[in-house]
Amino acid sequence: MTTSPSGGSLAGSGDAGKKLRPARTNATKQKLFEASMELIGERGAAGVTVDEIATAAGVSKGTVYYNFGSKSDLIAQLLRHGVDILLARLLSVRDDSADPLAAMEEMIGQAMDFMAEYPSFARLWVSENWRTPSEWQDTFAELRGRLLAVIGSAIDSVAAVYPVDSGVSRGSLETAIFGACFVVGLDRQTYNPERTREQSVAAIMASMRGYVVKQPPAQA
Amino acid sequence: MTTSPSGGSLAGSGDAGKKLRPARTNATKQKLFEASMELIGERGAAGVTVDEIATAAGVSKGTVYYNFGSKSDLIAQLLRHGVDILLARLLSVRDDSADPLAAMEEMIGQAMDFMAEYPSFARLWVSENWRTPSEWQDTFAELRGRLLAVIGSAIDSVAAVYPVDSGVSRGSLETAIFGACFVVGLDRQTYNPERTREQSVAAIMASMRGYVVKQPPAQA
DNA sequence: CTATTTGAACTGACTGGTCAGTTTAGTTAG
DNA sequence: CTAACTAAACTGACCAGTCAGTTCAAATAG
Repeated sequence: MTTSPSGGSLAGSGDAGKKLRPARTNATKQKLFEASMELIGERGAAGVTVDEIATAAGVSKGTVYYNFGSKSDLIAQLLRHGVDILLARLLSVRDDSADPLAAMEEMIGQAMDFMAEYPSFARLWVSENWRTPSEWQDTFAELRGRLLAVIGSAIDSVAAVYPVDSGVSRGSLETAIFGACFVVGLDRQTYNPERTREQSVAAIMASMRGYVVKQPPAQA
Repeated sequence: MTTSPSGGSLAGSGDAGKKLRPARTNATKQKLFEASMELIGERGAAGVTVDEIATAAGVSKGTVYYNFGSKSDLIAQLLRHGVDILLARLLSVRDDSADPLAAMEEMIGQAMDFMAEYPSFARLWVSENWRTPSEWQDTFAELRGRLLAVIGSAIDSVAAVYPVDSGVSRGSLETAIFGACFVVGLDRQTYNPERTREQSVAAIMASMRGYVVKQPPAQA
């Protein structure tokens, strides 16, 4: 029985100076994350073998099981890792001043950048997110909640400043925007590479602009 | 050597009177469609075995290979079958008179109903749609095009009557709405069953209402 | 009306191969 | 010394696709 670390993601949080303890860098985990993100994004979690992942990461199969307890764990940690990155980007948008609509637009832009940079993560997410009895059900529920909370609070900021359409529930709007980010980002990657970042952001922002009220829509 | 049919979907097109020729009904194919839609929607194409599909359909494994040439073919035909149903519903919305925005809203409502009725198809779609070298790449491209065309023409109808935001490209908007339909529908099924059809439609329609212009968006 | 034939539809055991996960003995580097 | 990692062999399960054989309803023959 190998004494594996198998723990959380590659935090390396409070280990500044010492240089030795945290077992070198987490370069191996990082490489495994990158390799599996790529492969799993392309062919799905079930379509990729542990051997392939190990080879792609330039590492032996045993190392995968040393660093992660199982294929399933690897994927769960991969999901957390990706969401951590996305969350960091979304939270980098400082709401403090200015127009909350502009903040929203910047957040969507950050999301589009993320999708462009980590399309494989986006594919993994949409591939596995809605499976009903899934090994990662709880992981997804938690991560989804964390992401939606950020979007939700951005929507709240808008609703606090602008008059909004009360017929649109915040929850549904969150979901629609969140989902649109993934789908528009992926579609751009797969089917419409000529589409610009701005076009994509504008299309998603349309729902925010429709959320803030104008005069009642002109009874045709 | 069995002379297998393996052909297109369960058409039975022009064989009205004669009663005998078209080899009974296509009951078997239909049952296989239903069973595989369910299973594949839950666990993904790679996660389901042909044996399972056969058993769930109350049929032997050989029958699957008799009716379809391979697991891959089965899934390709399954995709076509589902899209045919969805397309039929979208096209059932008659555009002829009235407000194109109302037509749009009804189309989105139809899409939500479809997602509620065939959540497994929706899961299959989002699971496999954006995989890069996929066996069904061409199938997806074709079907996606057909669906987007319908949505696109509905958007055009709106743009023909209302003044719209020219900063939003039709293509991106199509994609955003199309994607939002799937994602909102699936999310409702998986995470928010309490959400009503109307809430979901309203959230998606927000993007259309943001697409038609009001006074230029209030330079904050 | 009965007997025989045909062939499409279907069956399920079997094959060849794959894969997750384990184990072990050894290597490297801090 | 020890944590991290390697390389390779192995197990036990699982699975896509095949194929020789069965069933039965309709067509044909007598």
